[in-house]
Amino acid sequence: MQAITLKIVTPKMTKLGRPPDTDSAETRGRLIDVARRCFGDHGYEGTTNRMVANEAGITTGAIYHYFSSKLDIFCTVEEEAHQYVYRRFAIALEGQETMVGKLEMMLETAHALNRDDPTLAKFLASYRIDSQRVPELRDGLQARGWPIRDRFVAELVAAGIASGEIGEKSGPLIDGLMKTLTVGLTDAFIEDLEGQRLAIDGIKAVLRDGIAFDAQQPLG
Amino acid sequence: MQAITLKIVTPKMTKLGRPPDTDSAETRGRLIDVARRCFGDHGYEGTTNRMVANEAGITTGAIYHYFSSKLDIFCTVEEEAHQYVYRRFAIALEGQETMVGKLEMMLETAHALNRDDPTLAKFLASYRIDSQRVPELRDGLQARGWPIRDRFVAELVAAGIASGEIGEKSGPLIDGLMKTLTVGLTDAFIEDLEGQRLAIDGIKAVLRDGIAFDAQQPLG
Amino acid sequence: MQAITLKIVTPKMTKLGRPPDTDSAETRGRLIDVARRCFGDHGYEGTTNRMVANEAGITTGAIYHYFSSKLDIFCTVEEEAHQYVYRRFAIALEGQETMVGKLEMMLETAHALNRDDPTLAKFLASYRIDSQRVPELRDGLQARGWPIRDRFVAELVAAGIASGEIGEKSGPLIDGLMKTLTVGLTDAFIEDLEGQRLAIDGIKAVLRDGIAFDAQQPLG
Amino acid sequence: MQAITLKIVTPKMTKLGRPPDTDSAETRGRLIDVARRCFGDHGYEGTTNRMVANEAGITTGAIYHYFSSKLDIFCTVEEEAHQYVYRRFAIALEGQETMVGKLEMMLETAHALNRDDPTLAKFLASYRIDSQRVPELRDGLQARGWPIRDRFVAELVAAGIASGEIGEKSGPLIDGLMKTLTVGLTDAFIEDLEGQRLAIDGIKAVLRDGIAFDAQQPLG
DNA sequence: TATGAATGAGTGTTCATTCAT
DNA sequence: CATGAATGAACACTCATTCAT
Repeated sequence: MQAITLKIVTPKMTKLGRPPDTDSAETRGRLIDVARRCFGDHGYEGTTNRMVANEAGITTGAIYHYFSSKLDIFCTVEEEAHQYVYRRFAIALEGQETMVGKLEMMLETAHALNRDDPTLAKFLASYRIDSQRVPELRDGLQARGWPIRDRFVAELVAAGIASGEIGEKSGPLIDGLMKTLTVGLTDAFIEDLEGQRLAIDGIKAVLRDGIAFDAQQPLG
Repeated sequence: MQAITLKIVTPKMTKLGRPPDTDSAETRGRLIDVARRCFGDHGYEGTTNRMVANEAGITTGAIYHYFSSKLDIFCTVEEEAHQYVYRRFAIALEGQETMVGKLEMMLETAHALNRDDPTLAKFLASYRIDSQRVPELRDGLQARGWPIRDRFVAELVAAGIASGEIGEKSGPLIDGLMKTLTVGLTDAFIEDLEGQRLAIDGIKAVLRDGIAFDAQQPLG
Repeated sequence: MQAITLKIVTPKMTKLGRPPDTDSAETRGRLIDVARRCFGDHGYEGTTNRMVANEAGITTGAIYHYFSSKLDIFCTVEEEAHQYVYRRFAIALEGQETMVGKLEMMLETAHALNRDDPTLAKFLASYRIDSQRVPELRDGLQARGWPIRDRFVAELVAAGIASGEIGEKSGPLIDGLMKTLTVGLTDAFIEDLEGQRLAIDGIKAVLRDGIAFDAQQPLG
Repeated sequence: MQAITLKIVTPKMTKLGRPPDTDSAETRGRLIDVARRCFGDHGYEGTTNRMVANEAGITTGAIYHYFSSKLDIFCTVEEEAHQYVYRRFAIALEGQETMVGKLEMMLETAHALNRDDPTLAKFLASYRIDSQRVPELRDGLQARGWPIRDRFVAELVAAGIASGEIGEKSGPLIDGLMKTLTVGLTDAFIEDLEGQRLAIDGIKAVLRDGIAFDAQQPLG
């Protein structure tokens, strides 16, 4: 997709030694930010080039200076979003050895991401839907397989088995549970940070002691 | 320089007027079924009248014999879907007194629904996204509130508190957990029945004994 | 989902075929009346078969039992309307010998027609526009030439010349004046019976004595 | 039985993107001119965007670069037309003090307008009908009242009473007469400049001396 | 006679994209 | 770099008309 975009390096003589396209980069960045929000709010099809252009303060034609197509914008946003999320998760899980530790860090990281930039979580939720729905995206993104968090989930389950926290046979069950939790936490609490906070606390408690963590009577 | 394309135009043999042995109710039902699948697969905006019409074996104009607009089709599908799901949940939870019992029935019912008609779950997932995304739907469906399952979740938490299965203060936490699970189970396993099966089993185990249900070593 | 939906075949109570005690001629007449009003109110293109059918209490399909096409309805309405108007004018002018007498009867007849059935005047105004505008009507009605009143105007002018009320050379001028008056009285006072009454009185006075019929000072 | 039609599809050689040497204002102006003629000839509903676009040498989509809707085109045309007519009438009546003077100038101005640009008169006649007929226009043009000429008619009658040319009580009668004449002259002589000329001469004569201005015998 | 299911051509409108400037 | 005039294919929807029942 990027293959065709030729970067013609016009030797700007005005600013010596400075990157010639500082403004350009800023515009491009703004475009990406706006696009992330739009895609998150209205989906791929519901987002129009004009919408993005207007909110970024340029015209639709100018978009094609930075991206080769609407699809290209989407892919770029997705690329950046997933890389950012990946780094955050990687850093967060770095020091954790136990499965439970990793897991809790994962949930907290998801929440922190959501707090830092809600548009990101909203985009990712949108992305999961649209990458299956929209033909263009199905074709254009198929390779990328499935998002980052799946990788972490797998890593996490492996750690649990290795450390004896869970039995070997339970791997697939825990894997399913993790998927449910991570996706559920994203999709069920879009723009509801407080709800997400409570949910995470509930999940943590249950994971430790089962649902009756607080029971006044023994579980039937 | 003038490329000339020859198009073989086979004159359509379909006749005007009422086709023989058509059953109005049957056609309408087919339309709804097709629409549910289309909306689930491609979303509201990604679904075109032509798509639905073609798959139902009629023309776009004929749609308007049964529905006043695309929005009307969507609302009808939604109405039927939610009513059906509601009944299924209501029946399933009828005999259950304990929170855990209700909860497990809920998960199993969700799974059973998914098995019986995968298009239904897919539509409902689509619905949740589109009813927030698409302006038409935001306006046209104003605040049917959030679907049925939320009601059941609330009922369930109340039962848990009443029976002492959970402490009173834990209500909101459990509520959050439930939302996470129900939404997660729907969204994370679209068209993955087997995965959902495993996830449910994992959830059940964890709910009873915590994540270390199967641990060979005590939880760190 | 549809798997469970039981199709209760409620025996259709709607009666196909000929309903008892319908009078074909009566229906046809109602159709024409409704059509006249619709065409008058909304014009040829703005009037839909469904509109006419609904207001006449039948379905669009049934229309084609009485008329071969929308154009046919219009032509029928036009035919009847013009014939009716023609008869009224003919009767009214019968006894009048002088041009002025004929003229005044013409104006009064126009007014009387308007009072008796406002839809008629409205249709005729509509007709003049649409018969020039709408391609179908241009082609389908061309032969009919231009309405009745023109004929009377010509007759009237001839009478005036014959009786010496006006000079021979003034024929074309009077002809133009008459056209202006008759058309103006129709188009300028659609649904304004009172206004038309005043206008006619004004016209009559002016025709007798010039515009200064009531002057307190001699005309400059 | 299977007739096969061969269609020679000559690939369109028109290019995308901005055509060379286009002048935005010029195109917009052309669009308005074309639209005025179309609306005048075929009415609001009978005029299609495609018609206007084709005659203006662009595509239907391009129309929306200049106008937000078909209604917007119509309103723009109407606005311009009425303003132009208003100015012409205002200038023409400027120096006239007597009612008769004003009146004659009015008739002559109407005629001059018709000669200068017949499409204008035709549009205005169309406008009067359509603004009452077409729901869109009824709503979209709400009560611009009735056009300019009514204002002038009122002004004229007032002048006549003030100057003693007519009696005070005759005001409403003259008002009605004027309406009849102005509307009649427009509607009865669309595309018949010569007829209109004669009619105006007839009207002028009658206004001075009554219909028998030329009589060889006294009026009965 | 009348119904109502269905067609097919057409309408206004939107939108990603192109390209001269 | 950016604008904005323009395209062309698509879309939801309407409507006169047809015809089995």
